[in-house]
Amino acid sequence: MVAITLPDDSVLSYDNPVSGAEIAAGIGPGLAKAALAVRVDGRLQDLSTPIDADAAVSIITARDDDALELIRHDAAHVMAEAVKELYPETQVTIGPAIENGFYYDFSRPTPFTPEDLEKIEARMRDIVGRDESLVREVWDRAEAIRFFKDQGEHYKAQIIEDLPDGEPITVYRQGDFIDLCRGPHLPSTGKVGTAFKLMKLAGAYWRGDSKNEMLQRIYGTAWPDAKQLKAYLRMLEEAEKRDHRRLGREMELFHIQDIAAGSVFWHPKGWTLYRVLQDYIRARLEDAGYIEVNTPQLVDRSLWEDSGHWEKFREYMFTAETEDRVLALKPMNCPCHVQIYRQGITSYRDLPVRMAEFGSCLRNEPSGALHGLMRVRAFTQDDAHIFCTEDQITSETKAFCDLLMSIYKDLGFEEVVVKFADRPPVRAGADETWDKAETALIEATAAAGLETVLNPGEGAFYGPKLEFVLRDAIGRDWQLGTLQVDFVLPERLDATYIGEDGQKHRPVMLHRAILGSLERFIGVLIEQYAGRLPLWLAPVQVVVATITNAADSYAREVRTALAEAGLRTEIDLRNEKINYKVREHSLGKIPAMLIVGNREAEDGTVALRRLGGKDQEILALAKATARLKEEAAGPLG
RNA sequence: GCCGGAUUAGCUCAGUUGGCAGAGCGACUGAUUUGUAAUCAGUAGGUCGGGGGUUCGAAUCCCUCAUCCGGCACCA
Repeated sequence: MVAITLPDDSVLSYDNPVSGAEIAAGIGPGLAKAALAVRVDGRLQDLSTPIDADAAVSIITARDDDALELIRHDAAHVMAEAVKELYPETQVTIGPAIENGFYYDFSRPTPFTPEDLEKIEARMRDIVGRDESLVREVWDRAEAIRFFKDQGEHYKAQIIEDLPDGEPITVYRQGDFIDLCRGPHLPSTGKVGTAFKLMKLAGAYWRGDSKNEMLQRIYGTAWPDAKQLKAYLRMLEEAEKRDHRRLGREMELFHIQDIAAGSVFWHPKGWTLYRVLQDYIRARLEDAGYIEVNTPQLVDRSLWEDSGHWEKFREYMFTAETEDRVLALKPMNCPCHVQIYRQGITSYRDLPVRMAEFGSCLRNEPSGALHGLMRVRAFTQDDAHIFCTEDQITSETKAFCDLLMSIYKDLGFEEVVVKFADRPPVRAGADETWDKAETALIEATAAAGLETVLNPGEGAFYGPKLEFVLRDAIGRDWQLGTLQVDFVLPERLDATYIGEDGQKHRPVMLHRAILGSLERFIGVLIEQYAGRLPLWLAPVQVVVATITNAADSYAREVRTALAEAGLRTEIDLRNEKINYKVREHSLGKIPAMLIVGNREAEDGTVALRRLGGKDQEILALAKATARLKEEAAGPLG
């Protein structure tokens, strides 16, 4: 007797083990046709797998979120089958569902070409049309290894060899294609549907390790229906328009060129944005009890040897030589901050010391990592190091989280992912120290009301860290803020304080940044706003534009009034139609335009037009100026 | 760094089999004095990413380097 409880709490009883397909058929022919998989006591499984014990069962159809992952995973398998049919010499490796789609990694001596992708996609459509059944089989481990080796599928054989003992070896048959897979899968290839598209070719290391062979990865996207596929493709097109590299050019903010790969040429408008942001952060830090310092960029290698960076990051440091010394361009500020801390003697009464610097750092990033403003070789961190006692870690961390979230909110970011990266396999310091540091971080984030996602084993070698992650226009995540607990550097560079007991003690260092790098943050900021920065951040806040040259002198008066109110302005007196000027400044993402013609000049008014707005508003000059000034004040008032 | 693709005017891009290097936008000049997302006309603008090779002849074919794009790896 098997009792199956359905989501509506009704119970069906069967004399023998029953499959999901049979349950669906029992409920109705419509459901039998729509069924894709079943969830049994919370676990997703194939329709065909018999259920031999009492269970809560729900039938998954295309409408369920679970279906999407199945469709994508199956699309990956269909792609593998297509590749094997077209290029039998190819070895298949792994092919999971991912956000928005799927990929499959292949090993093949000759590279795939974009034309191959078209052929593969066409063959995938054939396979979907064939509607091959996906049949699950449990195999004997040794037999499975032998089978895949005979097939020349050495990667698959290796995967099986590395599976833990006792793990059942399941394979899925679809047509003549047999793939090792944990499942579950859809009942047949036809259920994948036709709303998929192969997107791009990429290299990817076997098992994610750069010491291994590089495989060829094909990425695809798949959706339940054509409408959703189309919407996704349209979203990608829109995202492209928000790309900070494109907007940076269109808005005349910055450029990057070959002669200085990985460094930014900031143009006047971009540099204005940079300074506004920096001034804002400076004010917030001052308010939060930080002191600001500035430290050398060229520092003798001995300091980096003492700090441990020379050993670990030597190849990513730029060096310079003078006479008989080797200097490094600083890749980070912390060792220098310790030098300032060490001047004189610090009492426990002085702690915490919150030492901030807009530190210009240089790192020789691998060429393939460079990406617009997001990943550069020369950047400025809004860095600070908090020297404190162990007891102060929790309160300092909480205060930092509060400050960071408040700043992100001011800058327009409400959705922040906070990752907690705990101890890595190779690390410095005793386990008890790590226990203490990790606990302190978790308690502090909870106290700050933040939820964290565990990022296992990804902490720095000297301590656990919090990573504050924002997402760019195309859905890529970028780590911006960070907080890292460090027990090691104070030891290595001999930082001390005198405790209540009159004895020397080691302070703890909290490495922390909010924006991360000014460069990267501005990149994310541009994409977040699609270039339409709020008034207080916009490099040019108002453009005064004339309708005819007869209004020129009045326009100059208007501009002067705005400038006296502290607004960043430009004036457009060109002999062009107002349509032309409006279009051009709109494309330049200028938040406000004051348009003046003969009427305004006579009345002492201005026509205020907001970026993207359809209407204009006629206001007395003084009123318009006062209003814009108020709006431009920003979060600091 | 690795895999794949790309590099032609300031920008976006076309350029057939190896046979005179093109368009649109922008810039400049002139006309126009204009009422809320492109006024008209004209002019200028090129080491076809750099270097090497094959060829009577190379933007086009080969080699090499650089940079960029998409991933992967890395990210103190």
